[in-house]
Amino acid sequence: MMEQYRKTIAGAIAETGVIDPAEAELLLEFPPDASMGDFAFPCFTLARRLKQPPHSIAETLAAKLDGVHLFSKVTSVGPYVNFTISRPLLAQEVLSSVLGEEVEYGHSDTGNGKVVVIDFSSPNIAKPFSVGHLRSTVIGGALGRIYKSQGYEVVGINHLGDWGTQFGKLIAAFKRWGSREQLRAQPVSHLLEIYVKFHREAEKEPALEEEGRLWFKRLEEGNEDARLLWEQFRDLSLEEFRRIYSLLSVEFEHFHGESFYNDKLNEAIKVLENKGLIKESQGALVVDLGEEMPPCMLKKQDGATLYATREIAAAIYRYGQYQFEKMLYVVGADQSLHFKQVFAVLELMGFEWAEKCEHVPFGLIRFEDGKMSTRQGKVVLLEEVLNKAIDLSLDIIKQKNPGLEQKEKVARQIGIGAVIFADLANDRIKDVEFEWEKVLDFSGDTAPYIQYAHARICSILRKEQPWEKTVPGEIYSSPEEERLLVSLSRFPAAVSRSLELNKPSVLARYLLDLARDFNHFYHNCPVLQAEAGLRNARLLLAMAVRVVLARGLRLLGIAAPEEM
RNA sequence: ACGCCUGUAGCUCAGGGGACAGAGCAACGGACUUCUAAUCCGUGGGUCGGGGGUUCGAAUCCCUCCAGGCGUACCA
Repeated sequence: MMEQYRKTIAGAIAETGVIDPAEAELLLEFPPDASMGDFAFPCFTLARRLKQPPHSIAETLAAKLDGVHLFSKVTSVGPYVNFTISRPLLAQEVLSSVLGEEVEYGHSDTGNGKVVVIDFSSPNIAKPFSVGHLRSTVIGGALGRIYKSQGYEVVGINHLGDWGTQFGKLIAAFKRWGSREQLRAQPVSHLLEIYVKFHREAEKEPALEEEGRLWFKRLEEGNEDARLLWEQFRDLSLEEFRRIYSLLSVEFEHFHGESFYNDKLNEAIKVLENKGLIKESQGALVVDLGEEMPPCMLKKQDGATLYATREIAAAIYRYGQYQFEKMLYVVGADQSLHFKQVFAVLELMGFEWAEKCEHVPFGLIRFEDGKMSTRQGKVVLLEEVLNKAIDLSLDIIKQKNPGLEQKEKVARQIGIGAVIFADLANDRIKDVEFEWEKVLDFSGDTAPYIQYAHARICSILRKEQPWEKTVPGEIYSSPEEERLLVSLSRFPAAVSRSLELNKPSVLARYLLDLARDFNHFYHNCPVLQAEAGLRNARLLLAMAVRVVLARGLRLLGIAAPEEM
């Protein structure tokens, strides 16, 4: 919708003859202060080309464009031309697109049904689901919903870490110290316990490492003893993971872990051999990747495969299945080199689709005293974080809204929402330090802030129904109302930019701004107390905000309770 | 040693080459007989890590240095 305004401005400016509409549109920006207008055009580029001072160009343009019916005001301020969209028009368009029923506001069909594969979450079997895995899970989940909203077909794949040397170690550890009863009672924590013990003991007794590698070798060769243990570890872990995914309302199209590709590895290696890309180095099989990168290892000296081998086979399999337009790997930034190598190998193999693969990296979650480490048992369990957040929400509800029904359900929505949002709101590339106080702070820039604004709107709407649905364009006059209309109009852009950058944080920030705008409105513009016409207009505006907040939160995987 | 990422208010962070750099937390002072105070209003707080450069214009782009993080073939 805002496109129309941009195009009009760009077209008019292009009439100067020294700039084409597309370039003019690119130069368009937002004024620093809303009171200055909704769009701004800086005249520096034109000044250079026309060899005239920018302020006089701005004056000329403003004079020429003032009067175009779309705008209520076109003014020049120094070197800028500022455009203010006609308020009645803006109100009409924004409210009817948000509240209209033909197209969901913020959705589009630009994806045109093309497939986007998203590889995300991917926790390791037999290890606890820590807050570290939360990032991949919520970022991947949010991106999936955002892509779907833009008309893509999304295939979410949970590339479970269910294969590799670590399982040899785990089997070795279980053989030595494992207990069947404890495994049944507390599967993941028992496995973690012996895994930690293994690494502690291995420092004193290096032969243990060798034993672990041997067990993985046996596992890959189909040793039944190893296989049975592994299956048990896997099944018990999945049970725990599914519980967490349901709390987070994250869904996957496939749970194809690394082991899924076992029978596809040899074929991939054969293709590489046929192309003469594999060479032997110190008893291992590697693909040479030139000067910039270390070689990519496919088989160890003992013939066992590696992470990268399975990754390559997986990519080939997935392209065969989906002919994806794009494949995103939502995996920590510490694996950047790994993906560079994998993509480079795919390219060497001659797959033109290698360029459709993209690593979507994110920073680590760390403690004050350093990185999390499963091996050292230094982890915070996600379930513990979620439960604490839920408990705290419940306490706050009991204190602030004792009459609320379904307290537990709402507490879950708020607590979990807060945890998800805390992880989504900042640029994913940054490392985050895990601090309990921050995770459990529900004021300020948090999900509860947005949810609260939403609940307040619902509360108003509950008290006044029905009202006139006609959009009363003329009636909005306060800066708070104007601000809200403009903010609402920017929702589709926030969603598409989130997609473009693969950054849910863009949408998260937008929602904070919108909620803030609403709170300003709430405190300055009485709705139910206003005279009839204005009351209807404000109800309609509030309803539109409610729709956008709920829809935006939904895209992030966060619930929008009607009361809290 | 090399490569990638990060450095903005006391703390956590926003800032699509543009107009006086913005929020939240914390601190202090205000606003609940009025649509839910998980809110709002106000105050203080900045050599945008340092130094060069490109540009009419740089927190933003380039170079360099400093600090921190991560990575650098038989883990994932």
